[in-house]
Amino acid sequence: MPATVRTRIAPSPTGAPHLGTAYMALFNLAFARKHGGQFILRIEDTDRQRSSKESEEAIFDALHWTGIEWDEGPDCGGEHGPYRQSERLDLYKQEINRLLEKGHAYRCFCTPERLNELRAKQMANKETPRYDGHCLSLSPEESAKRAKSEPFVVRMKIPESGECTFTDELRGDVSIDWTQIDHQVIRKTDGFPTYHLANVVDDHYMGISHVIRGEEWISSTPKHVLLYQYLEWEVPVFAHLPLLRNPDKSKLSKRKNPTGIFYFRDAGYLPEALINYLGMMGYTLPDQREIFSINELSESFDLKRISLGGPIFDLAKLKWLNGRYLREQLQPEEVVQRLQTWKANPNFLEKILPLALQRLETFSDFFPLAQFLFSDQPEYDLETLTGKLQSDQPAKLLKIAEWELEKASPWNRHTLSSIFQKIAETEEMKLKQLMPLFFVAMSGAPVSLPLFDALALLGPDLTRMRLRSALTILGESGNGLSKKGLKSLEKDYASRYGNRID
RNA sequence: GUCCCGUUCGUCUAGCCAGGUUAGGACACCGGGUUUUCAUCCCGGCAACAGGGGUUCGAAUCCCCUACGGGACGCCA
Repeated sequence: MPATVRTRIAPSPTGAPHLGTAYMALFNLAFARKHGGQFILRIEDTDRQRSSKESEEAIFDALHWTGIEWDEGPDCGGEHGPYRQSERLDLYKQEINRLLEKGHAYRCFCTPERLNELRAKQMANKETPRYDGHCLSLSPEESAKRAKSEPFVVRMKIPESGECTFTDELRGDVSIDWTQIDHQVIRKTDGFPTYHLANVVDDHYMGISHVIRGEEWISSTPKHVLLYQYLEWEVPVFAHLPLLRNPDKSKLSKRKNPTGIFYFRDAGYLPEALINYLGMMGYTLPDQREIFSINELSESFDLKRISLGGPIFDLAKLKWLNGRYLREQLQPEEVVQRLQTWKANPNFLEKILPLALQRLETFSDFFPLAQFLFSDQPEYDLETLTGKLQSDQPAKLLKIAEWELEKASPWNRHTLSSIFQKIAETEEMKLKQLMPLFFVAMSGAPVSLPLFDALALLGPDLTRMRLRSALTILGESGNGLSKKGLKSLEKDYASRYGNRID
């Protein structure tokens, strides 16, 4: 074990903060604490198209909410900063040049078109898609000359034969043939490094001793190991944790499950219960206790106790655990406190009031009207939901809305309004015909507070869940989309609305 | 398709590394009790070592094969 244990979590600020980030963060934190080390937060914003400041802020907020604390990070600083990759470009440039000079990497001038063709051909021949080394033969002089006038990427060289063996703390030795590994791009045309390069450079300069990350990274670990060797750096310890799964065992995804950390906050879960639950996914404390805090987890934490089968995220058990926290871990006055922090506060009520005021005669009208903004999932029956719409219309419309709403950014009244306008136009319906379905799916009643404002308050996570459960209800009653129907709808959607982004 | 990883009740898991347990606990479910209802709480029940070969006196535990599941194969991370 190295003198100082340093672990990190390195989320990329694209989209909503993910439960998986909190999951990985938890074990990284516990391991660092157990060994008296440090836990670092690093923002991996090398994807210029998709990274956003809002998303970065959201990561801080979400992680703070969970109670996970980091010793160094972009917001709190530290001795190994900056902790944002977009602020470390000189460093990557320097290391890329070193690799270039040593002949461990080379410039590639191939066009995306050529690469796509190549990939398609290889796929057709049932080969593993892989760069063919086209630009490998360029002389250093020619390469340097062309670089002055042409766009290029930098790729790392990969041995032509043999295999890479590295040790995973949890699985022992893992061997992968070099022939399976692509000549990975390490510098993009825009001059930014890719994850593979940036994470190795940063982990080295930040003194990361243990790389504890998701299983999805196993197959690219040889690239990382090779980069450490090329750069003549010490290779950190790797530990690949199992991935959280959907009930169908696929990797946890927002199409099938709530995965946004904010969903759990907004749906009324306690952060300590959520974290406790994540802590029991793939892990048990030596004494098998089921209620524990981050500190308690850290005290006895042992990587070797992690079980490798991918755990299925089970909302029912999380709810049970949350209930136990409410009635066993908190004093009643604390629960009142938490309720206020959640939604029972003047700030939230003030946002609702303008929507409800015209509809009030007495105070007692208020909560029944606003009820759906406080509940996890409103209830209604099938007939109320479908209303006057025919056959598979409701399911189609809900699905289209689900896809369209993924594009809603920023999530506000205006955006939401234009999305529904667009759906109405595209479907050649009047907004008036379209809306009842959504009023019911969202609020449980055909009439309710102004929908777009209400959705803005509800947030994307709760909204998505409600759309989805409406679809489930339709499906269970035989009014859902068949597999075939869904497929043709997807195609149809792509042609009329554009590509999905989820 | 190729490569890699995995596999104990429906779900989360203990046990495996250092072979000998009636394979334990929790969620869910079912039944009973307490409670003016409901919930909580208490008691009980259901339910698993993926399959096949070895090694061994003895295999959930060690080895091999098969099956199944998952992940990766981007100028995403």
